[in-house]
Amino acid sequence: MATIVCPPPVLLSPPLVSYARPSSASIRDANLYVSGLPKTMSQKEMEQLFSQYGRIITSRILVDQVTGVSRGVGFIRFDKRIEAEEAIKGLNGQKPLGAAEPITVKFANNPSQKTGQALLTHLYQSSARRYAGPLHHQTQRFRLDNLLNMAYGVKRFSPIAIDGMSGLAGVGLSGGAAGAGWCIFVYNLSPEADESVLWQLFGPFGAVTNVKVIRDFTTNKCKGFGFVTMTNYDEAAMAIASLNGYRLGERVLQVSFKTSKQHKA
DNA sequence: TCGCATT
Repeated sequence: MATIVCPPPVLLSPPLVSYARPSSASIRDANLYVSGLPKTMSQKEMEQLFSQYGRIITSRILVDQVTGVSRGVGFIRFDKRIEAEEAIKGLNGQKPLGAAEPITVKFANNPSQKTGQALLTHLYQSSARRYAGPLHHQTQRFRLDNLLNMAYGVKRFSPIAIDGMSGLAGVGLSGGAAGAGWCIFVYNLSPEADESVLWQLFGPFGAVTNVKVIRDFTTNKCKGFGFVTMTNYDEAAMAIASLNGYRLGERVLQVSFKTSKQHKA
Protein backbone atom coordinates (compact mmCIF):
# COMPACT_ATOMS: atom_id res chain seq x y z
CA MET A 1 0.00 0.00 0.00
CA ALA A 2 1.41 3.32 -1.02
CA THR A 3 1.63 5.90 1.63
CA ILE A 4 1.57 9.56 0.86
CA VAL A 5 3.40 11.67 3.30
CA CYS A 6 2.22 15.17 3.56
CA PRO A 7 4.88 17.69 4.47
CA PRO A 8 4.25 19.69 7.57
CA PRO A 9 2.46 22.91 6.66
CA VAL A 10 4.98 24.93 8.58
CA LEU A 11 7.57 24.32 5.88
CA LEU A 12 5.35 25.77 3.21
CA SER A 13 4.08 28.98 4.55
CA PRO A 14 7.12 31.11 5.32
CA PRO A 15 8.72 31.41 1.88
CA LEU A 16 5.40 31.67 0.14
CA VAL A 17 3.89 34.53 1.97
CA SER A 18 4.93 36.67 4.86
CA TYR A 19 8.68 36.54 4.42
CA ALA A 20 8.81 36.93 0.67
CA ARG A 21 10.47 40.34 1.11
CA PRO A 22 11.54 42.47 3.99
CA SER A 23 9.11 44.98 5.34
CA SER A 24 8.13 47.64 2.87
CA ALA A 25 9.95 50.36 4.77
CA SER A 26 13.36 49.01 3.95
CA ILE A 27 12.67 48.56 0.25
CA ARG A 28 10.75 51.72 -0.31
CA ASP A 29 12.41 54.63 -2.06
CA ALA A 30 15.39 52.61 -3.17
CA ASN A 31 15.13 54.14 -6.61
CA LEU A 32 17.89 56.41 -7.83
CA TYR A 33 18.04 59.06 -10.51
CA VAL A 34 21.39 59.37 -12.23
CA SER A 35 22.43 62.23 -14.51
CA GLY A 36 25.64 63.32 -16.16
CA LEU A 37 26.35 59.84 -17.45
CA PRO A 38 28.70 59.62 -20.41
CA LYS A 39 26.60 59.28 -23.54
CA THR A 40 28.58 56.20 -24.43
CA MET A 41 27.79 54.35 -21.20
CA SER A 42 25.50 51.38 -21.68
CA GLN A 43 22.88 50.15 -19.27
CA LYS A 44 25.07 47.19 -18.45
CA GLU A 45 28.04 49.41 -17.72
CA MET A 46 25.90 51.57 -15.48
CA GLU A 47 24.70 48.49 -13.61
CA GLN A 48 28.28 47.33 -13.17
CA LEU A 49 29.14 50.68 -11.67
CA PHE A 50 26.28 50.54 -9.18
CA SER A 51 26.26 46.82 -8.44
CA GLN A 52 29.07 47.19 -5.90
CA TYR A 53 26.56 48.84 -3.58
CA GLY A 54 23.86 46.22 -3.63
CA ARG A 55 21.38 44.20 -5.59
CA ILE A 56 19.91 46.04 -8.54
CA ILE A 57 16.27 45.27 -9.26
CA THR A 58 15.83 47.36 -12.40
CA SER A 59 17.80 49.91 -14.35
CA ARG A 60 17.20 52.16 -17.31
CA ILE A 61 18.98 54.72 -19.42
CA LEU A 62 16.86 57.35 -21.11
CA VAL A 63 17.50 57.86 -24.80
CA ASP A 64 16.49 60.49 -27.31
CA GLN A 65 13.44 59.18 -29.08
CA VAL A 66 14.61 60.43 -32.45
CA THR A 67 18.31 59.65 -32.50
CA GLY A 68 18.33 56.82 -29.98
CA VAL A 69 21.40 58.29 -28.33
CA SER A 70 21.67 58.29 -24.55
CA ARG A 71 20.48 61.40 -22.78
CA GLY A 72 23.00 60.79 -20.06
CA VAL A 73 20.21 60.16 -17.58
CA GLY A 74 19.22 56.89 -15.98
CA PHE A 75 17.58 55.08 -13.11
CA ILE A 76 18.77 52.39 -10.74
CA ARG A 77 16.41 50.63 -8.38
CA PHE A 78 18.13 48.79 -5.58
CA ASP A 79 16.68 46.01 -3.51
CA LYS A 80 17.05 47.99 -0.32
CA ARG A 81 16.98 51.60 0.61
CA ILE A 82 20.28 51.41 2.45
CA GLU A 83 21.96 50.15 -0.68
CA ALA A 84 20.69 53.16 -2.56
CA GLU A 85 21.92 55.44 0.20
CA GLU A 86 25.36 53.90 0.03
CA ALA A 87 25.42 54.26 -3.74
CA ILE A 88 24.66 57.96 -3.40
CA LYS A 89 27.47 58.37 -0.89
CA GLY A 90 29.88 56.46 -3.04
CA LEU A 91 29.00 57.66 -6.53
CA ASN A 92 27.38 61.10 -6.40
CA GLY A 93 29.82 63.65 -7.78
CA GLN A 94 32.27 60.97 -8.87
CA LYS A 95 33.66 60.48 -12.33
CA PRO A 96 33.07 56.99 -13.71
CA LEU A 97 36.14 55.45 -15.33
CA GLY A 98 37.85 58.15 -17.36
CA ALA A 99 34.74 60.27 -17.92
CA ALA A 100 35.27 63.99 -18.10
CA GLU A 101 32.26 64.96 -16.01
CA PRO A 102 31.09 63.72 -12.63
CA ILE A 103 27.72 62.07 -12.34
CA THR A 104 24.86 63.10 -10.11
CA VAL A 105 23.18 60.39 -8.07
CA LYS A 106 20.09 61.13 -6.03
CA PHE A 107 16.79 59.61 -5.09
CA ALA A 108 14.36 59.65 -7.97
CA ASN A 109 11.08 61.47 -7.99
CA ASN A 110 8.00 59.37 -7.95
CA PRO A 111 6.93 58.99 -11.57
CA SER A 112 3.28 59.23 -10.64
CA GLN A 113 3.73 62.65 -9.06
CA LYS A 114 4.46 64.36 -12.36
CA THR A 115 5.26 68.00 -12.47
CA GLY A 116 1.90 68.70 -14.02
CA GLN A 117 3.68 71.31 -16.06
CA ALA A 118 1.89 70.56 -19.31
CA LEU A 119 -1.46 70.70 -17.60
CA LEU A 120 -0.60 73.97 -15.91
CA THR A 121 0.52 75.28 -19.26
CA HIS A 122 -2.87 74.74 -20.74
CA LEU A 123 -4.67 76.15 -17.76
CA TYR A 124 -2.50 79.22 -17.79
CA GLN A 125 -2.86 79.69 -21.50
CA SER A 126 -6.60 79.42 -21.56
CA SER A 127 -6.78 82.26 -19.08
CA ALA A 128 -3.91 84.32 -20.47
CA ARG A 129 -5.25 84.16 -24.01
CA ARG A 130 -8.48 85.77 -22.92
CA TYR A 131 -6.85 89.14 -22.56
CA ALA A 132 -3.36 88.95 -23.99
CA GLY A 133 -3.05 86.22 -26.53
CA PRO A 134 -3.41 85.97 -30.25
CA LEU A 135 -7.10 85.97 -31.04
CA HIS A 136 -7.66 84.08 -34.22
CA HIS A 137 -5.66 83.17 -37.22
CA GLN A 138 -6.32 86.20 -39.38
CA THR A 139 -5.48 88.64 -36.64
CA GLN A 140 -2.55 86.54 -35.57
CA ARG A 141 -1.12 86.35 -39.06
CA PHE A 142 -1.52 90.06 -39.60
CA ARG A 143 0.35 90.88 -36.44
CA LEU A 144 2.95 88.26 -37.12
CA ASP A 145 3.67 89.70 -40.53
CA ASN A 146 4.16 93.15 -39.10
CA LEU A 147 6.34 91.97 -36.30
CA LEU A 148 8.49 89.87 -38.57
CA ASN A 149 8.98 92.81 -40.86
CA MET A 150 9.99 94.91 -37.91
CA ALA A 151 12.34 92.29 -36.63
CA TYR A 152 14.07 91.44 -39.87
CA GLY A 153 13.82 94.71 -41.72
CA VAL A 154 10.85 95.33 -43.92
CA LYS A 155 10.82 93.46 -47.21
CA ARG A 156 14.18 91.82 -46.71
CA PHE A 157 12.51 88.52 -46.03
CA SER A 158 8.94 87.75 -46.87
CA PRO A 159 6.76 86.18 -44.19
CA ILE A 160 6.12 83.37 -46.62
CA ALA A 161 9.79 82.51 -46.64
CA ILE A 162 9.87 82.66 -42.86
CA ASP A 163 6.81 80.49 -42.62
CA GLY A 164 8.49 78.07 -44.97
CA MET A 165 11.27 77.88 -42.42
CA SER A 166 13.95 78.44 -44.98
CA GLY A 167 17.21 79.75 -43.67
CA LEU A 168 16.66 78.26 -40.25
CA ALA A 169 19.52 75.78 -40.15
CA GLY A 170 21.01 75.35 -36.70
CA VAL A 171 18.04 76.90 -35.00
CA GLY A 172 16.29 75.45 -31.99
CA LEU A 173 13.84 72.86 -33.27
CA SER A 174 14.47 70.19 -30.70
CA GLY A 175 13.76 66.53 -31.04
CA GLY A 176 12.67 64.04 -28.42
CA ALA A 177 9.26 63.44 -26.96
CA ALA A 178 9.17 65.89 -24.07
CA GLY A 179 11.44 68.33 -25.86
CA ALA A 180 9.54 68.60 -29.11
CA GLY A 181 9.01 72.16 -30.19
CA TRP A 182 10.93 75.35 -30.78
CA CYS A 183 13.55 76.15 -28.19
CA ILE A 184 14.01 79.83 -27.40
CA PHE A 185 17.02 81.35 -25.67
CA VAL A 186 16.32 84.21 -23.30
CA TYR A 187 19.26 86.29 -22.14
CA ASN A 188 19.69 89.03 -19.53
CA LEU A 189 17.39 87.72 -16.86
CA SER A 190 18.06 89.01 -13.37
CA PRO A 191 19.70 86.78 -10.75
CA GLU A 192 16.35 86.60 -8.99
CA ALA A 193 14.41 85.55 -12.07
CA ASP A 194 12.37 82.39 -11.79
CA GLU A 195 10.29 80.20 -14.04
CA SER A 196 7.10 82.11 -13.47
CA VAL A 197 8.40 85.18 -15.27
CA LEU A 198 9.08 83.08 -18.36
CA TRP A 199 5.59 81.59 -18.27
CA GLN A 200 4.15 85.06 -17.97
CA LEU A 201 6.25 86.52 -20.77
CA PHE A 202 5.76 83.75 -23.32
CA GLY A 203 2.44 82.21 -22.37
CA PRO A 204 0.33 84.90 -24.04
CA PHE A 205 1.92 84.12 -27.40
CA GLY A 206 0.80 80.51 -27.55
CA ALA A 207 1.58 76.98 -26.51
CA VAL A 208 4.50 76.87 -24.11
CA THR A 209 5.48 73.36 -23.12
CA ASN A 210 8.54 74.05 -20.98
CA VAL A 211 10.46 76.87 -19.34
CA LYS A 212 13.78 76.71 -17.54
CA VAL A 213 15.79 79.29 -15.67
CA ILE A 214 19.43 78.28 -15.52
CA ARG A 215 20.84 78.75 -12.05
CA ASP A 216 24.24 78.54 -10.48
CA PHE A 217 24.55 75.25 -8.69
CA THR A 218 25.82 76.69 -5.42
CA THR A 219 24.19 80.11 -5.14
CA ASN A 220 20.92 79.06 -6.78
CA LYS A 221 20.82 82.44 -8.50
CA CYS A 222 19.87 82.73 -12.14
CA LYS A 223 22.92 82.79 -14.39
CA GLY A 224 21.27 85.40 -16.57
CA PHE A 225 19.58 83.19 -19.10
CA GLY A 226 16.90 80.64 -19.60
CA PHE A 227 15.00 78.60 -22.16
CA VAL A 228 11.44 78.43 -23.34
CA THR A 229 10.00 75.70 -25.55
CA MET A 230 7.03 76.56 -27.72
CA THR A 231 5.07 74.10 -29.81
CA ASN A 232 4.22 76.20 -32.86
CA TYR A 233 6.69 78.04 -35.03
CA ASP A 234 4.45 81.03 -35.71
CA GLU A 235 3.82 81.59 -32.04
CA ALA A 236 7.49 81.23 -31.21
CA ALA A 237 8.42 83.69 -33.94
CA MET A 238 5.82 86.09 -32.65
CA ALA A 239 7.12 85.81 -29.12
CA ILE A 240 10.69 86.38 -30.24
CA ALA A 241 9.80 89.34 -32.43
CA SER A 242 7.84 90.88 -29.59
CA LEU A 243 10.04 90.11 -26.63
CA ASN A 244 13.51 90.62 -28.07
CA GLY A 245 14.53 94.03 -26.79
CA TYR A 246 11.70 94.02 -24.26
CA ARG A 247 12.59 95.89 -21.10
CA LEU A 248 12.00 93.81 -18.00
CA GLY A 249 12.73 95.97 -14.98
CA GLU A 250 16.11 97.56 -15.61
CA ARG A 251 17.13 94.94 -18.12
CA VAL A 252 16.66 94.64 -21.84
CA LEU A 253 15.99 91.06 -22.84
CA GLN A 254 17.63 89.36 -25.77
CA VAL A 255 15.39 86.68 -27.18
CA SER A 256 16.15 84.38 -30.08
CA PHE A 257 15.93 80.79 -31.19
CA LYS A 258 18.44 78.66 -29.35
CA THR A 259 21.57 77.86 -31.31
CA SER A 260 22.79 74.31 -31.59
CA LYS A 261 26.26 74.55 -30.01
CA GLN A 262 27.01 71.03 -31.20
CA HIS A 263 29.17 71.76 -34.21
CA LYS A 264 31.49 74.49 -33.07
CA ALA A 265 33.26 74.77 -36.43
C1' DT B 1 25.47 84.88 -23.53
C1' DC B 2 22.83 78.89 -25.36
C1' DG B 3 20.53 73.48 -20.34
C1' DC B 4 18.40 70.03 -18.12
C1' DA B 5 16.98 65.87 -18.28
C1' DT B 6 12.54 61.91 -13.62
C1' DT B 7 11.29 55.51 -16.19
